[in-house]
Amino acid sequence: MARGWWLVKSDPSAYSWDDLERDGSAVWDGVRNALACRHLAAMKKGDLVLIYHSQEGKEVVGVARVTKEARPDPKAGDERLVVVDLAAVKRLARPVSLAEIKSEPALKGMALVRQARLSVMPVTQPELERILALGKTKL
DNA sequence: GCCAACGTTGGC
DNA sequence: GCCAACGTTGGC
Repeated sequence: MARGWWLVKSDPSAYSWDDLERDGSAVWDGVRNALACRHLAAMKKGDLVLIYHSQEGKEVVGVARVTKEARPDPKAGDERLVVVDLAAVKRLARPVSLAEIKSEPALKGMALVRQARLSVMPVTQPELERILALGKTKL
């Protein structure tokens, strides 16, 4: 069961929820920011991960699960750059937009709102559950 | 397309 | 070790 809850961003023109759903699971790579990498490294198998579309959409679109924990990116010669595997769990019945998150008192403290450029961040279980509720989705 | 925020790099 | 210059992200 999930003991950690996260949100990751992806620019859908590069890799979208549809792509993840089609592929079933994906190696989540390309994270360069040091803090974001530390968050990736802290993910545990079974943790739930909200997938957010940056640039186009600006909304949470689905939920994934960590299926393989962090290891060094085989394609990057840098030990600090890590990857995890994420598997699609469920598309939100209704995407939850950034504007909506900002307007929710319970959610506007999220790193998504406060640190716009961070691409991997922890969320609390209540925050994740609130987003699922707004997205009319039960796991 | 612009630009604010912020991380990184490199000269001193 | 400071900080200016530069690069990148991502919302608007």
